[in-house]
Amino acid sequence: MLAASERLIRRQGPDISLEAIAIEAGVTKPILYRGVGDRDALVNALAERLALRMADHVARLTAAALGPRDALRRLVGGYLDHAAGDRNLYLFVTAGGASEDRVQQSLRLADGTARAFAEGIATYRTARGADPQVATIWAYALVGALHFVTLWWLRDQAIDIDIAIDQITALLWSGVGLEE
Amino acid sequence: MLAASERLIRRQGPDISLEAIAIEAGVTKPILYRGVGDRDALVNALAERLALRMADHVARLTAAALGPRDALRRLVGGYLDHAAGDRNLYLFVTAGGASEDRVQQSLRLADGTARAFAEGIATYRTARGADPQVATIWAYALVGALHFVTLWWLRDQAIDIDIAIDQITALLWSGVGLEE
DNA sequence: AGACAAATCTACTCTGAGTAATTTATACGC
DNA sequence: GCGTATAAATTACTCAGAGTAGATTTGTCT
Repeated sequence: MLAASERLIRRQGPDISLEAIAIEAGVTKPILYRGVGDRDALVNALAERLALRMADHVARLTAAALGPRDALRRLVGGYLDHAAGDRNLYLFVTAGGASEDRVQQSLRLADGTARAFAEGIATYRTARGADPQVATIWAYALVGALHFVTLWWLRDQAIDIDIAIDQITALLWSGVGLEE
Repeated sequence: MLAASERLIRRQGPDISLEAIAIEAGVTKPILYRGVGDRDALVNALAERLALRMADHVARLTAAALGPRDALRRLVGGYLDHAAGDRNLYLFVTAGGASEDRVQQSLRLADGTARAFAEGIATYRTARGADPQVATIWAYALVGALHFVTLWWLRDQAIDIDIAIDQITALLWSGVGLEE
């Protein structure tokens, strides 16, 4: 069922009814509801799957990195790539309108990806004698930055994606500060 | 009407029907529709107002800053403060479920705030002989980071807000990099 | 085969967005 | 002052989609 949902969302876009998904899955609505729960539960389940795939994708890329800055660049590129490449599903899980809790709604995908990123940050900082306490909040900030840049790029495509990746990497690596 | 919308959203939370808003405004639904357009238009209008207020709030704070890093810290604090202080409205405009376009939906508030931030970044960089081209994309990244941290903090309240502000400021100012 | 249990499907309710059709108020000519 | 045309607002509707209750089928055990 989740696979069918993904298939249909990829094909038809993120505005999709549960009825349509049920049909695509070859079942009827009550079966779908019994299987995955309500709409929120579906979005959560798909968010979790997508987060896993993205984390995996990014992990594979960073494994071959030449150093931490290169790893960050690969992370940024991998995130943008994957999100843009699976645009409809990405929008479904990040902007999936539901009720539950508006906050939770926005953080569904972020929770998954941030957890993975936080680990990387903590490891990196611990290895260099820096305080790893900031890992979690930094991971959310990181994901937020990537998410908004992704949306902005998806909408405007104002600049070449490789340039965007370089610029965001520069920001995240060195910050906005030019002094001190 | 917009003022009535804000009043009701603040009181009742972000899950609100246009009918309820119309009643609060003392008019009937068609009048509301004629006045502000459909739901998307309402969210857009409120997003614009909120973006202005937030930009104003932040500008007022940064005007008294002791230097660029302090300005950044005031920006971060001002954003978190204002968003948390107007939580329901903030959630309404940032996670306001509608159709139009899922991307646009998520960037409504961001467009307003990012514009203001981009100006500040461009000015700062130009004054120091750095390329201001990155201003726009950095502004979106900045807003994204602030947004997600805000949501995360609103949900978990895992740490003291002043510590969160310090940690985010540190990230945005100096980046995650510890070498080079 | 017959009766009961479990799974499934059809058909429903309910809520809220958006709009059409009806009513009420206002302005103008006489 | 009265009748008519026009503008405005109100009521009452359609439509879509979420979620579910009740009818129906399918299977199983004796």
